[in-house]
Amino acid sequence: MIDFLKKIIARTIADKFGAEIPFDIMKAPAFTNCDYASNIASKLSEGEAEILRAELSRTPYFDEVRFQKPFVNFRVKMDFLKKFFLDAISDKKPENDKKEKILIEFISANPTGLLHIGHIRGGVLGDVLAKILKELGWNVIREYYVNDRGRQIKLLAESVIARSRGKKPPEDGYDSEIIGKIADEIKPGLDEKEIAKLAIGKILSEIKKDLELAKINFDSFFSESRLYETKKVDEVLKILRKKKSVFEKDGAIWLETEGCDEKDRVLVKKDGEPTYFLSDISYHAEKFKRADRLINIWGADHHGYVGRIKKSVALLGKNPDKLKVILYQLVRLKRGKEIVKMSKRGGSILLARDVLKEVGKDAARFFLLSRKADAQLDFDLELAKEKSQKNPVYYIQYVHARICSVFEKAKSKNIAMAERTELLSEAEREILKTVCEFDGILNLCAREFAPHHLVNYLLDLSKTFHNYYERNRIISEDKELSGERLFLIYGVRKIIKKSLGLLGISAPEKM
RNA sequence: GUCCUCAUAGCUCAAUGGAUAGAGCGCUGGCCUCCGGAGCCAGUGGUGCAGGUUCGAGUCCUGCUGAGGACACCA
Repeated sequence: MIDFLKKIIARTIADKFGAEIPFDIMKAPAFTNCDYASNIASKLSEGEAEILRAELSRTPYFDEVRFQKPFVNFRVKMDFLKKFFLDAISDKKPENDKKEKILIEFISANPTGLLHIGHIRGGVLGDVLAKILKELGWNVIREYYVNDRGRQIKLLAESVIARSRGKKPPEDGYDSEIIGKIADEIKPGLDEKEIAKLAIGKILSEIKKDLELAKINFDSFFSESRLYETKKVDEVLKILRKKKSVFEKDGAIWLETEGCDEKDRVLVKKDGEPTYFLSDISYHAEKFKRADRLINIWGADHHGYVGRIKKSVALLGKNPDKLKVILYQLVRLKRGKEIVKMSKRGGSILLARDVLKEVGKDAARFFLLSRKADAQLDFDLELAKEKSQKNPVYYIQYVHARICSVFEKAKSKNIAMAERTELLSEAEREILKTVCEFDGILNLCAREFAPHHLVNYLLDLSKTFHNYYERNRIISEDKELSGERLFLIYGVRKIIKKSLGLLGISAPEKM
């Protein structure tokens, strides 16, 4: 809708003034009694604005075009609104004509322990972002990068061995229930490498169970060791060594990071071992082979890596702007006012699976998605569990169930939906408009990589609907009006269901 | 110390640089002979501080204050 208005105005300006003037379209505030507004008039003289107004009035789209100081306000014709409404609720998908392929990598937690709620935040962000991008016609790959080699894997194996002998884990090692389980399972005679492999396999399969609980989907799991098996790391190192920002010092190979990081970073240690950093660079090179644009979703504690990984991507001849890193802030678990400790040393760790089992995936996903990524998130277990008006998840799902129930009723009374909007009132017009915004919201989420806009939109739509529903009977003696109202709420239900689907939250017909 | 993110109602949070800053919770008072009261309506109450850019700033820039995080030849 907004895009369409933009086109009309841009064309009119080009015709009348022979110029291109940048401008925006936004929703008009209620007091204007209009639907949309443009700030174009702030860039025109009053005379020009009047010419524009008169010209737009002659088009068949508006009931009214009004010039109000720095804005031009529009009230669109009902017919026109209906056309966009039908468009918004149609099942047609945009053509898959986007040439660029997007690889979105998220969670990528080390296979040294189970997931906690923070991982799930990154997980649902990535999962939903991927779904939204797909919905908009992008070709998307969802990938989990598995760090299955290096120091922490050695520590993992050592921890398992220590546990199996009833000893304490090594310093910086791992000690948890799952380590104990693995220790119980290992047969004597296995060497450290075999134990590591066994442990990784076991933990990864447990992580996949967590992902299933949260309904987070991946297209592939990419293992770090594959980068070594395929010599990708050697290849990348060879390219990097030719660059003047790569140098040797103290027996190690370094990347000079002037301007993008606080100090230079080691690529190959003096003992000849590549660092995780070199692995990461190689992994990005590998990803760029399979996709044109990369999205990484990292915890905010990784923000320091952004600069250096972008610099290395550039050194490999790729455009660093094609790599988008989304950082999400940490999650704090609460039970009412009490903060639940998540620290590994604290002992009582609440795992992701515990949270998911306690509150259910619908509530968990909803709360994790409801805040923008770069804000810290308080996750209240008590509130998420509450099956009452306090809990916004149910508020939205209730709209869906209510509408389903109205359609049941309509069916029993033999009242059919009519694809018309002629008898609808101002309040109903507002609902039509809100439904028409859906596409714009999806695009906003994609553009800003921020699914929380969709959550807010749903809350807004739900509020509008409940308000309307309490004041109006959908099904009445007037069959014509009932038919049109059914059409209206049919659209609302469609958008709610589609949105909840994108968020990975169920849309029950009965609650 | 250096760097990153955040700061909006009593609480948890919204607001592509736009007009009179929105929800929920809490609190006060109303609404079910009715298509689902897991709902609705009314009232209550807010942009941390100081400058700057702009026709217009919660939003952008600088400084300050406060909270969290990052600063390994770990990943």
